[in-house]
Amino acid sequence: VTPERTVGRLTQYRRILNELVTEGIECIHSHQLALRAGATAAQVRRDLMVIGAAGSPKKGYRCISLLQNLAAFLDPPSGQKVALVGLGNLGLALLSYFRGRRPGLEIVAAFDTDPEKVNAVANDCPCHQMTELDAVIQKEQIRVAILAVPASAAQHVGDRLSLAGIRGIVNFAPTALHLPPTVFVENIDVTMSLEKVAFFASKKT
Amino acid sequence: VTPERTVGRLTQYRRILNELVTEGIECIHSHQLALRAGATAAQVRRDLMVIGAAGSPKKGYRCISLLQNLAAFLDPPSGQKVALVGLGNLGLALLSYFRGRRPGLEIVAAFDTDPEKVNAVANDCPCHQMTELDAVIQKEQIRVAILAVPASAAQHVGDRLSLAGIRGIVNFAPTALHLPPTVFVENIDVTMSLEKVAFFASKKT
DNA sequence: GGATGTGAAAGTCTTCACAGCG
DNA sequence: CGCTGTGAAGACTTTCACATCC
Repeated sequence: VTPERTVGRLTQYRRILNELVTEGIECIHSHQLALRAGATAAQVRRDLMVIGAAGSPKKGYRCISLLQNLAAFLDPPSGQKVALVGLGNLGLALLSYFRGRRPGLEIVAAFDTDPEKVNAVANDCPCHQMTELDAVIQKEQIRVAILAVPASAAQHVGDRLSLAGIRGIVNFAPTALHLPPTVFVENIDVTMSLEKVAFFASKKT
Repeated sequence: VTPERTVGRLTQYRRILNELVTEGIECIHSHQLALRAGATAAQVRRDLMVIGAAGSPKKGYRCISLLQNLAAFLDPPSGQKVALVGLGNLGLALLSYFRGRRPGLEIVAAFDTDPEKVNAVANDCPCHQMTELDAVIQKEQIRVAILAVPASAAQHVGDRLSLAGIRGIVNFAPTALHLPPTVFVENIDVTMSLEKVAFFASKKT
């Protein structure tokens, strides 16, 4: 029962802490972390509470032990494999974006209907045809999927992913997915975001 | 003082209503709209309240008049022009994704540092060099920008956009932007979303 | 009867404020 | 003294529930 927002911020903190460590910084105060993460100091402390991290009033939090706490909390014991469905412009961009970004959370299989893409290897990742979706996911024990297909296909593919054993989906298609509650869905709707920004931009002076 | 979440959902309703109209459907009930949008009926009705839409218990809401209400509420009188900064894989994918998607909200200018991309035209959109950023934005009266540059450059570019008169930014860089409150910022952090999904996926049975 | 419109309740998330400690 | 850890208050969102109307 960990709040969703908190989990999101914790991943941000981890990213920032990794930067800090490479910069050679050992300790950090909540308000410094907050500044970098775009949050408040109280928010940071409360978030860190849920992972049981301890800081000292004197020096703040030790970066390295915080990273250990975060990893223990966020990461499953063994790494997570990710499947990517849809190798259009967006899918390809995501593939290259995630390549080598986070060890332990890698895209290990891609799927597309286009025969030209199938059996090719893009960014070290093999592309299969859609008919193999279930087989590959089950053989590789993949639990997380990125859905980058047209809206018209999203529900159908989502159903298949769910049946194949997928437990979490990042959905880029601008459609609501109706899936059993055993699947966690995060929607990224870039059109919605752009329209939202356009709306609030027009309200600003 | 309209809630941010509501604005986001209103844009979804509009998308759905457009589909319905092309399907030839004239009226719709709140629970039907809710189903398509992945919300609840009460939520839909409350959202529609803020735009002053009226439905009848008999037939629900008339799609066409709802669309008119939505446009009157969401859209500024004249269209919004959008600038895209960063033509890497992601930037290019976004450019092709948005092409012709929404009249009145178009990407009219792109910017990149890569000399090979500058002065080219991708998807009907001219690419300028970064030095022209301020001039083009001011001449074209652009108010909204999409930031698709590496995290290391995001703050710098954000500052320039803000100074050039941009009032809303969709930020794809995994960094918090520190900008004056005259600029509305929406962050889309795909790494965060993927990690969030991986976390909750590993908690599901 | 079944849907809308909406005040009020419930829930969720963030911020405040302060005790306690180094 | 300034920062951490955290109960309590506050702000924001969603859901409930019901009067009202076709």
